[in-house]
Amino acid sequence: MRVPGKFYLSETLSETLEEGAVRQLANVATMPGIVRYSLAMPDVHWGYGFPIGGVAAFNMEEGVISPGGVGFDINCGVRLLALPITKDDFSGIKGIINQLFDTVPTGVGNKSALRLSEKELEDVMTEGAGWAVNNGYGTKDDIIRCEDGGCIDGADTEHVSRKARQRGMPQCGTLGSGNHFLEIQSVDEIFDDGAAEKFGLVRDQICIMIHCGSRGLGHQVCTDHLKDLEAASKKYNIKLPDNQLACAPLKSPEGKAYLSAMAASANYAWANRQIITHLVREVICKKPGIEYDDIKLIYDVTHNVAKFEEHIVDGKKQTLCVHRKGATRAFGPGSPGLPPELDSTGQPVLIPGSMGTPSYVLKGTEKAMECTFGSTCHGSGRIMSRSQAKKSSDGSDIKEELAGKGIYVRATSNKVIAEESPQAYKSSSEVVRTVHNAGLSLKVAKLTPMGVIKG
DNA sequence: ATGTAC
Repeated sequence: MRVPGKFYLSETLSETLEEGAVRQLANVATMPGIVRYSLAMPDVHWGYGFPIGGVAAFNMEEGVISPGGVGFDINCGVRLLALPITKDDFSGIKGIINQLFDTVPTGVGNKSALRLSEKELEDVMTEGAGWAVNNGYGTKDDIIRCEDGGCIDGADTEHVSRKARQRGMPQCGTLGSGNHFLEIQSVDEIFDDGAAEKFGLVRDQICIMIHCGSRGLGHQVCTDHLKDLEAASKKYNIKLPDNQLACAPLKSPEGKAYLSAMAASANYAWANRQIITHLVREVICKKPGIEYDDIKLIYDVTHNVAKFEEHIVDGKKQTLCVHRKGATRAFGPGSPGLPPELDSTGQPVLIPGSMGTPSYVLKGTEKAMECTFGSTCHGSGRIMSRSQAKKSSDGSDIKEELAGKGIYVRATSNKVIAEESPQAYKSSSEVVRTVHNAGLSLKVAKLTPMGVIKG
């Protein structure tokens, strides 16, 4: 190991820590150019090469880029919309969830009503959420409330294969499957009145959370470039304890090729969440008294990406390539790139719960800038494999149990409900409590689910 | 996560 590994855990969460995830954190610490430490957030679990819930930063001189440090779902992320109504003025949750389910394409391999041409896909990959807004799928304000303005620099579509494009063309504006969801929630508790007001949240407000990523396109980009970077690791004589850590120097053509395709995929994911937002607005503004523009984007975060950022290392400002895989940026007050109105508050951090459990809004901190390259957790973290979860339930029992709590679940199959059982995940509240107590991000509001759409 | 397999 070139640097130490560091875990942020509570006593309860340390009991769920997998040996495989510890091993992976140690493996990452052996990689060239890694700076300070290999980090694990409290929702850490075993993943492909790097652990999910891991953060690793690499210097520009010897550092590397690794697809395993980003994940297969490039720019998997979360966005939160706020409606201009509270729980008291809101009824018919079942009907609205059903309408949303019929409007937002959901599930593995499902296709969008919007068919992008090859040229449009190029523009989506270059312009991100901005493409969607400029083509009528949103408002100018939406862009300001996206991390990086919903577009990462450096996208080069030359490095996105034909196969990846073909998978991506019919899928822009679709939700996907697995842990991805669309949820109607209410603001149940406010912990920080000042920050909540700045973000645009009030108690009992109705919100909609969207959790999804780059679908088949990002997955294909990851698959394609992993193969190239496995060869590059050998070419550049990088000794790795695990082939899944395939990487290339940041300065190498192979490394740059992946970075440019990763940026293109990230931009596609931002356009995807933006188009879904448009579909949601169209359904919701059928309700009397709600206009399209009244549905505000609170924020949009990515939790699977590598980015060039400036951080202080040994008292000096340095550009680093920060890999966040299942980890959320949590920039503190005064950090670059925040919307002007949130400069004094810090970045909104969105932490989705597992199905039927609360989600949280937090704010980024100075402590995160000092300790974790401005990063925090991303969610609940799986503790039971999909096959284990399917053995313990057929899904219908979970659906009923949640209905008993007043949560209406609509899914493409009972199988996905079984796989996504709350029991298969760590507690989002415990994960959030841990990052809050560590000061990596501070609680602003708690969101309780009312209706859930699952792919 | 994923045209759940190449």
